[in-house]
Amino acid sequence: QSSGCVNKPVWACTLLFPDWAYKPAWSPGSRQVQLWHFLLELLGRGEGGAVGWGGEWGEFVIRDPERLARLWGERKGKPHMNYDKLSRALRYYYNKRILHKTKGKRFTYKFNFSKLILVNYPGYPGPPGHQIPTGVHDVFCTEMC
DNA sequence: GTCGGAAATC
DNA sequence: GATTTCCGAC
Repeated sequence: QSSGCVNKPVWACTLLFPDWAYKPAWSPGSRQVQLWHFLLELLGRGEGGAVGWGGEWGEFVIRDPERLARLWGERKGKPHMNYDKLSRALRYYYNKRILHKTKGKRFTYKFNFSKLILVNYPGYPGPPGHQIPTGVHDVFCTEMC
């Protein structure tokens, strides 16, 4: 899954997402892919192109807005997708508490990972202010999912 | 660029 | 319900 730690913030290196975050497109659950699933998929893959992790916990930067929109449009079968419309979808996440805007930073948003508990490598301190239970070796979500 | 209402779409 | 589409306001 998440392979190299090159060009990634330290916290992103030990981060693994749940299966649904990686599900290619239309998983057996037959649910439509959600935009934030798609974003996690790209970010987790470290395909450093359209999007990449930012410096802060959960923060990500859209490096190539129109390319990201194109990819998203392909996934959803919306040929006329663009950043203007994609960003509107992102804005709807504000009230849903899935995302937050990093004000002042262009094309920069932030996941509400405060609700997402993750553990991977034993001993890893994890996100600021989190206690990692010993023995746990997987990722699971609480409220955000 | 970013915001958020409104209507349409699946 | 989660966007997609369109758009006026800042």
